[in-house]
Amino acid sequence: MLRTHHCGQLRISDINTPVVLCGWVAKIRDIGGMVYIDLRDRYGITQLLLEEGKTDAATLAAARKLGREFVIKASGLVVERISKNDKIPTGYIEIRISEIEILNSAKLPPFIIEDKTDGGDEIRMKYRYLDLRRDIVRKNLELRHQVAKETRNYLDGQSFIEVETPVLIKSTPEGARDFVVPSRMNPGEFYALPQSPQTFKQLLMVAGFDRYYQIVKCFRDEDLRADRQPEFTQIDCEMSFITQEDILNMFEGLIRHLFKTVKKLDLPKLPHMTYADAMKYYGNDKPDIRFEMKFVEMNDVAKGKGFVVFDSTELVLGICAEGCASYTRKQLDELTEWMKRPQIGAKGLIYMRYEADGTLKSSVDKFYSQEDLKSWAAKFNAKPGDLILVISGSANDARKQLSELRLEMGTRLGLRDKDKYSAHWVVDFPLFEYNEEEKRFFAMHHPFTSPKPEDMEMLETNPAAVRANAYDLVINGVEIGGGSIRIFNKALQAKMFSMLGFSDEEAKHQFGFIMEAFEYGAPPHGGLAFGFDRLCSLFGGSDSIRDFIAFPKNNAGRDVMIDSPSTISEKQLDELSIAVKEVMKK
RNA sequence: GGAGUGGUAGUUCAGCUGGUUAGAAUGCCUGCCUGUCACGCAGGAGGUCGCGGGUUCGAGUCCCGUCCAUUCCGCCA
Repeated sequence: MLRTHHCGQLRISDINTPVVLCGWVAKIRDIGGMVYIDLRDRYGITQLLLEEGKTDAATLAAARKLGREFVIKASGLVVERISKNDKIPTGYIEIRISEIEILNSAKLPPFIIEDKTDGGDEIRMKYRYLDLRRDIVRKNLELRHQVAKETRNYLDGQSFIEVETPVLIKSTPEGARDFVVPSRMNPGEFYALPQSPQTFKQLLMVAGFDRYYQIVKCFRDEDLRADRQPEFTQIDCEMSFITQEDILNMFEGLIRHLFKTVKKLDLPKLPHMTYADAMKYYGNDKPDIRFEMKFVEMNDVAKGKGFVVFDSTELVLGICAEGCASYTRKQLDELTEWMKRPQIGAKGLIYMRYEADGTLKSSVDKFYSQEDLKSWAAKFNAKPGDLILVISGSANDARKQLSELRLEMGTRLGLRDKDKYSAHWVVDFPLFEYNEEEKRFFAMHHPFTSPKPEDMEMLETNPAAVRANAYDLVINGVEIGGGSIRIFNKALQAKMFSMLGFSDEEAKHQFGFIMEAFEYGAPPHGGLAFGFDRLCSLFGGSDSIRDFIAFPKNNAGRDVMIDSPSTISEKQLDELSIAVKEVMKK
């Protein structure tokens, strides 16, 4: 070992110990007769001291020539500081240096490697290995490590075993686009990278591994967001001989364990909300219930008064923003414009102020009497000082738009505190989702999800109404995970594929292996997967999962550090029997 | 595929209705400084205003195109 201690270790009790430290020069403060060096490693910062008259002149001269981020080995004696620093754990001591060895010099870094950096995202991503030297970035990865470790602790304690599943698998057209890998040995054929280990974990259930998990990379070739990366990590789990309640309890246990060990928080029992209620009251299948502000349907009080916008529409829907009657006309206009942005696409926004003096003022006073508006207020149990915001349109549009407004008002009113957590299950998702473009049903979750037994009879007659044994875990308006009780019967699985528009042949080509496995004694099973990156970012109080991934990709799917993806040589292409379209060649 | 925002010194940014030699902070370099820890003080270097075209007597500024970054919509079983 080159060093005797690390840079976060030494305390006042170590005084007079000879030590050797290694690390990076974070900063040099040369105040004339004395030179202070902040030496940094993963564990912290220790101050090195060199003093004219006391330190060997050659060593002092060498120290003055050090630059930022030089890698050095420093030998000396631990001494008590005369001026102490309460801000860092090593602030009561310093190392009186007798010798400095430069292990490596360093170019001046393009941004300052401190908590308060001057570097923007772009340059920090390009030099991510420098960014990772920063305390706050490194701490995010330490948090990630801790979440992974506690996940394994909990699941191991529940007799789960971690099994690795293959990364080179088979492309399936359902769901997200696959990343595809050409096979040299099988010209013209391709592997796909897994969007999830779904079929493999089900096969593990058939194999009798009744409690499986895996912290596993998954891949989806879709457009990215702050919370979506092309490769991401899931905590993937599956159990046999269980009911939906068993699954929810087991993994509620995991989440509570993680909150307890990582955040030191006791999470209350997670409420269950049906998908139907989530849509009805929040317009959203992953509602943020840190605050109420539930939707109220207003058709009965808003229609039939001559206001043609409301009269001619499917749904009039409102929320009540408590204490917002003081919003000025300007603020309301601004809010209306916000709703009209193309991302939301509302046609307009109607408001009603419940003034402090009890009068009701709306933007549609022409059509509604005080008496009418009172009936509005009554619907919301509104009090003087409240503001009611109303949207109308098709049921789908109105819910979606008002959901955005609800979140925005929640943010503006400070009701979405990052340190407050509200977790719940959303259950009873629909089995199918109708796609207008393709004029057919798609599986809302995935094609292995089982229908609710009591809805089974509607499978033929009214597929849209069939509910699934599917569930999502939502925390603070973020979908953290989801899963389902699976189909384990070949006939039903075949039926599902046919409902989804697969011919028998297509189903066999793509999923024949799992259908066959179901004929060899498949146990009842189900499971779920958590978005590990999202969980970490939630614990870390960030909206972006990139902060919690060591080497993330940008929003175009590029790694700007290694500059990938990149072209490959003609030779490689030849070996893979691949021709790149002429127009794409550079 | 669509919409918004941004691109000016190593870095983070300012730069008005187009008008001398494009600024600040920080970082860097030099000198001074024996208790600093956002050290201080004095001085200095540092710019293809993303790229291409256009309008104009004149473009960092206006217009068109393009590239890059970022956020959102679509998409993401």
